[in-house]
Amino acid sequence: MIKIGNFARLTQVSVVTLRHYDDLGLLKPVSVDRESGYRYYSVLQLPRLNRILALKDLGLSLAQIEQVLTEVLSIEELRGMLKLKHAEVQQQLAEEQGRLARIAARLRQIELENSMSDYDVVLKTVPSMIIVSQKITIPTNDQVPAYFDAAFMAVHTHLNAQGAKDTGPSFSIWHQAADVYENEVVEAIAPIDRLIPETEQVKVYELPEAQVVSTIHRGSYDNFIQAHTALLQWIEANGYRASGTYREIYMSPPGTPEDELISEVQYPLEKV
Amino acid sequence: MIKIGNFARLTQVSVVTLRHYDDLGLLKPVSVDRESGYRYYSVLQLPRLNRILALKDLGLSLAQIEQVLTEVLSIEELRGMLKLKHAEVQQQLAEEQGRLARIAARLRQIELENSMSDYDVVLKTVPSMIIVSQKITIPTNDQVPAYFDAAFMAVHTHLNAQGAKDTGPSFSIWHQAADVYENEVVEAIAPIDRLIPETEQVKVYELPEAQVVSTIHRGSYDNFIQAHTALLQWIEANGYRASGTYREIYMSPPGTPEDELISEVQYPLEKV
DNA sequence: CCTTGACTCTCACCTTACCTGAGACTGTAT
DNA sequence: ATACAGTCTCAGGTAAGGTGAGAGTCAAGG
Repeated sequence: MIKIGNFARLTQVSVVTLRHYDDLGLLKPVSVDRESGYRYYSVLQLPRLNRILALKDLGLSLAQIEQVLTEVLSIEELRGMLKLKHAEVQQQLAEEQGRLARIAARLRQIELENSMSDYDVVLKTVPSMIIVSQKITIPTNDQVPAYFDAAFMAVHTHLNAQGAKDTGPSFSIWHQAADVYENEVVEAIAPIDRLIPETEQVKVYELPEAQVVSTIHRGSYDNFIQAHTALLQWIEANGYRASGTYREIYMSPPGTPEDELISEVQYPLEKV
Repeated sequence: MIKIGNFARLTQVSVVTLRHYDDLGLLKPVSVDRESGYRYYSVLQLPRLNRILALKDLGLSLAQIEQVLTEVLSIEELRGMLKLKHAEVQQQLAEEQGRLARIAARLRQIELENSMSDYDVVLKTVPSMIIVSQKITIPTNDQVPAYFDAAFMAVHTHLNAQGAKDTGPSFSIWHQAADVYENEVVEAIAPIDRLIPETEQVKVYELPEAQVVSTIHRGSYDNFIQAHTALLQWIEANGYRASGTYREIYMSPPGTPEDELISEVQYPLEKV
């Protein structure tokens, strides 16, 4: 009979952990003194403890280990669990590698600029949504405001006429790279709560869920270039490829002063 | 002013998380209704939230992020933190890779034997210890018991004569591979609590800490081969190399029946 | 036999970054 | 007026233990 402290030294497992396993019923001491409550272990329990440690190392939870040890689990089920774990760890590995790259990129950026960038790039998934969209072609850059006003007007008119409600801020999808300034093809879009009929001019469809990188731009639309640069750099640095299209989301309510405008820029991701 | 639910939809962050950040002071709503307690957010907070998410993605804790955001932290300190994180993630990556290999090995083993092995192999670190040791050379395998008895007797006699106490089970270090059966060089060892003088026959020294793989053997010493096989297979499967020496630790008290004997076999690890 | 010091016990609270549910209000649309 | 969706606070849970308090226990030396 071995007291808990000695058993702990023998096995390199902490006393607290042994007590924890006792509480969970994973490894009960062979005897407990009725009076003092002292736990007494036996070397015969070493194989069981070793199995616990081995399974824990493979990433199983203590609850799962208990299943295995009490043989509630067939060998088939164990195999399934391990296969699942294998996939899980593999996925986690990939994630960690991505994180490593992002940390390295951020570090390089700090070294270069010696400050934190104004643009924080975030990877996220935007859900699918039903939208009202008008696609337009804008001949030259200085005509953007005029064309935009008209397009969004048309979109909102249609949406109101059909009695739909918008479910978020309006946005646009640009179908060419950010450094193209002539004959730009753009959709002016409002997300809505349900499918409504469409017209020749104004289309209604469901935009699928998408993985995007996103950053927030503050201020007038003139300086969007910086946000785009930040996103494109991130995409490059993290081993993705920039697709030709992107979204701009107009967060601020109408009437906001120019220097307080908030917009979000999103690039859909393509793995390389 | 945006209510928490809409702000959540806007940012793809859960309501609960936003409340959590409020509690921590990471992202306070711009206003809170005195009466109802409703939180109201503004799009102007989007850059801050995005920064929070970006830093979180790099693996910083919320407490660290708060430091960065309140500018308690210089750019230098941030750089240091990120470098630390980088190393940390790199290490974790290596660990996960090891785990992946171990899961795969275990899976292969289950496929082959269609059952769980009796031997669970565990990676651990054994602490340094002061030992009394007698090194002997045993001519042939059948002389092991006789030589062992004599050597352990000598070791314990010395230890008692010097008034030291043992701090754990006796063990042996074998200085050749397990399949060598002639002229085996072995140390018979007892760990003790302090340095004592040594003699010509019986040496006293400190055994350094060591990384080992270990498994538990139950039953007579005759079948040790299985434990050795399990360990050597593990070592092979996980990309290490077997060094020539190993330890055998005799856990059972003297007088234990043969089939209840518990011993541990440890191989020190060498990375390849 | 007593004392000392090392062990051990239980109980409760802490860690991280949230999630879940209960019960009570609030806001908005019909 | 009423329904219903949204929001509030508060309590408790997660995984695998760690930490500390206060009390009881064991073994050895004097």
